[in-house]
Amino acid sequence: MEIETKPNFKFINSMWENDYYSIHDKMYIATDCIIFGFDEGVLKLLIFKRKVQPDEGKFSLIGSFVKLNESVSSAANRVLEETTGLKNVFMQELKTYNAVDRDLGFRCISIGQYALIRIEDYDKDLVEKYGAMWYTFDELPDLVLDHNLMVKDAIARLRRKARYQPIGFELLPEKFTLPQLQSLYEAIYQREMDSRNFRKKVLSFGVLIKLEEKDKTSSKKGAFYYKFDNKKYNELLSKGINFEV
Amino acid sequence: MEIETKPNFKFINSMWENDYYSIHDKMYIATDCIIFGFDEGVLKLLIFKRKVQPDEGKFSLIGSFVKLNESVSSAANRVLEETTGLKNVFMQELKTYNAVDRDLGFRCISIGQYALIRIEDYDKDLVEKYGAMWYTFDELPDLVLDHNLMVKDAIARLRRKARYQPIGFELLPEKFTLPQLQSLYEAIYQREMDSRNFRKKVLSFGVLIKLEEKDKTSSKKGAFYYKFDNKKYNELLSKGINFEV
DNA sequence: CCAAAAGTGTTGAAATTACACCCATGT
DNA sequence: ACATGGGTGTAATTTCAACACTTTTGG
Repeated sequence: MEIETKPNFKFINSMWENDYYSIHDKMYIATDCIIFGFDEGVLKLLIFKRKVQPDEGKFSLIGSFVKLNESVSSAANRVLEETTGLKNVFMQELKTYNAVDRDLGFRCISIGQYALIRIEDYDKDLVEKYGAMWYTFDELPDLVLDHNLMVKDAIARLRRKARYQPIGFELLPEKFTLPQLQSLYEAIYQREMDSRNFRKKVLSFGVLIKLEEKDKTSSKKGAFYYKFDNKKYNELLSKGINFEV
Repeated sequence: MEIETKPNFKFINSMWENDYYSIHDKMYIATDCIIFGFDEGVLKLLIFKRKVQPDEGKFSLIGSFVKLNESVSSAANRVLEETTGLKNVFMQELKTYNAVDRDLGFRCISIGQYALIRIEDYDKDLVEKYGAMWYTFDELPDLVLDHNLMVKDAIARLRRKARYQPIGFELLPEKFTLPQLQSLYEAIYQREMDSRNFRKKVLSFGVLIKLEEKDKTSSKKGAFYYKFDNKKYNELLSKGINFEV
C-alpha cells in the first residue's frame, strides 16, 4: 500500500481524506476465532450458539467486528475474553475470507485466527452464559456462512505448523506429562504413535524440563510432569530448528 | 463472523444496515504484492517508484485499494496487470498488516500477497511506463510504510513453503532445465546444492516430464528441457506429499 | 582439441521405524 | 497379587550427504 507516513498536519490529512482516500471504498472488517482445545484425549473446537439476530440459534465461530481503534488480534482477544473469560490467548492469523458475496449485501471481510487453549483454563460460567461450548472436532455441526471452511483451513494449518513449531505444547497445561503430549499429537494427526519413538524425539529437542512431581490421575504408577523451556525454545527457533514429530 | 445468509429482502437488508452493521466501523482495505522473479541466477523483487502523491519518488511495493465489488486477489491481479501487463499470476496470501497506526490518521488494513513470476514474461514497456523495476533481492532500497517488513515476511514464507510445495517451478518458464531449477533453489535458499543429490531428489517426486528438446543457450552440450506435470502434482498433493529439496 | 557445462553412482552417516518387556503402585 | 498405564533399548531400514569423473559439442 502506498500512503505517506510523514506529514502530521490536520490540514493535509483532511486534504487526503478528500482527494486520495475518499475516492476508495470502505468495508466492514471482522475476525473469527477457530479455537482448538484438548480434553481427555480428544481434540475439541469452541463454537457458540447465537443468542441474537441475525442467525439466532445457529452455530458459529466466536467472532467480532474490528473497531477503528483496535488491531485485529485485539478484537479477537476482546471477544474471546467476553465469551470465555480467557485472556492473552496464543493466536495466529489463518487467512482472510474476502469473497465479495460471503455476506449478504454488505461487504465484510473476515480475518480468521486460530487459537490453542488449555481446556481446563476457560471460565465455565462465561461459556455457559454466552452459549459457547466445546464440540468434539470430528462431530462438528454445520456452522454459519463460511465458518466450516475456516475450520477446515485451520486444522490443515495446525497440522502443518506442528511440524516445525512445538505448537502442541500450547494446548496443554503449564505442567504436562509425556503421555498427555503424545495423545495430543495423536489427536492432531489422527494417527497412533509409538511411545518409545515419540519420547526419544520430543526429548531430543531439549526444550522440555522434567519436574520431580508426578501426575497420578491416570495411572497408579504416575507419570512425571514436564514443563516447556521457553528460553531454550527461542534460542533454537532463531536458528531455524525443525520440530517435526 | 456472524451475519445471516438467508433473507433476501431489501427491507431486511436496510434494517440491518441500520441496526446491526451500521453501529460498526468501516475501513479502507488495500493489498500489496511482494513479487519475486528469477533472472540470470539471481532472485529479484518487483518494486516501483511512485509517480504521484503521496510519497512521490519513493519506492514501494505494487499495491491497490480493494474495491467493494472485487476480491482481494482480484484487486492484486488488477493492479499487477495495470503495472506490468501480467495476468493470472500465481499469488498467495501472506498475512494482513493491520496495526492501528500503520498509516496516518485513516485506518487502512493491507493484505500482503506474494507472487512468483517468470521474469521473461512481463511487459517491459508497461514496467517502464509505470516506474516499476526489478531489484536484486539483497540490494533492496528502503520502501515506504511497512513494506520492508512485508518483504522480510514474504521471503521467510517462500523459503518455508518451498519445503512442502514445488513452488519454485512457478518461477521458471514453461520449459526449464534442471540446472535452471537448481540455481533457482540456490537463490531462494542462498546456498549451493550438490547437482547429483538435487537431481535425484526432484526427479524422485515424479512430477517432471523430460522433453526431447535441449536448451543450448548456456552450454555447448545443452541441457534437456523438462516440464511440470500438474496432474501428477495434484494427485500427490492431495495425499500430503513432502516436496522438501 | 579444449573449454565449459551437463550428466551420472557409490558409500558412510544419520535418522527413522519397528518391535517387547519390566516397573511402580493403588486396589 | 494383579491390573493398569509408565517407562526403557536395540536392530533393520530408509534417507541424506559427501564425493569425482565422463560426456557432449561449439568454437
